[in-house]
Amino acid sequence: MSENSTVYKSISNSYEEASMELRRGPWTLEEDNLLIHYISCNGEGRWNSLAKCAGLKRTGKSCRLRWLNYLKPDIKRGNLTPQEQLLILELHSKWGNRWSKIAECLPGRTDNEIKNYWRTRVQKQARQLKVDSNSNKFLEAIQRFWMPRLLEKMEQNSSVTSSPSSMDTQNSSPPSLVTNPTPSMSPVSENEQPENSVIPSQVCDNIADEHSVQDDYHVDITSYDMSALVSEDISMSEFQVSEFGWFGEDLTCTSWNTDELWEFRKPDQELGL
DNA sequence: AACTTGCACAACCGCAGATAA
DNA sequence: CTTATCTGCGGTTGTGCAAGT
Repeated sequence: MSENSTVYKSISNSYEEASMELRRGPWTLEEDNLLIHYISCNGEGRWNSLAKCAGLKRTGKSCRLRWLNYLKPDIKRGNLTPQEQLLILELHSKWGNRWSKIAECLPGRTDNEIKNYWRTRVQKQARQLKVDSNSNKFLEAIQRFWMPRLLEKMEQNSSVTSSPSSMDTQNSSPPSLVTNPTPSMSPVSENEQPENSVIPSQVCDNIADEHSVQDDYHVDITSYDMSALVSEDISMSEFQVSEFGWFGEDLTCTSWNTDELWEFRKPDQELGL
């Protein structure tokens, strides 16, 4: 990428504005280094003065965004794992487009990344299904088709990561997603943790370790018969996420098992899925 | 090989709330 | 109390790349 072609000055017709010469567009390696070095010495915050003191011809906003979304050391790169996707789907159903709040529950993931994921992957599915991504119908499709597939992939991954060739040497046992939940270890704060969440806390624990797996985690639900959703004699009240979690039952107790999970796949199977 | 299209993601913009003066 | 500035959030846009034609 040519710097000259991508970094451009803001439109400026006056000498005064030209003298400010604020840079926009993609960050250069040099700018990144300046920002990293300055923050490592002085800490983050006070972004406007930081931008000036660091010698960056950027707005404070731009510096903050660059740091939080890209340069911060604990930022996780790579595909979202099924666990993370599952968590996003649930939390979005609960909190809506509160990306920063959702991001708090996914260590190392930024609100921007989650927002992008939602727009590019989730909304794409909704478009292809010709339903509104905020509709109950789409929510139900996620619950009944998408999430079981993600859980399936999680199970596959857990068997892969437990193999001798696994990179996961810290935890030699399979990520016990369903057998030994440890609620107290959930990264979600006590105050913020979704009530009756069906997402096992162990899943949350494993999220931080899963990003080494760069497999194809995309799940496509558009091949499923959406008409089944409207014809099914299943009340939406069964799926009131805010009340009973994803699978329509009271999961106040976070101790859940595989059988319970797949029990809710039966309607799909009856539909010939 | 050239062109088009769609996707993924980085970055920007506008707004609102918080804080300082 | 009022005003100005800063900060954070969510929505949107721009760009590079890959796949398809």
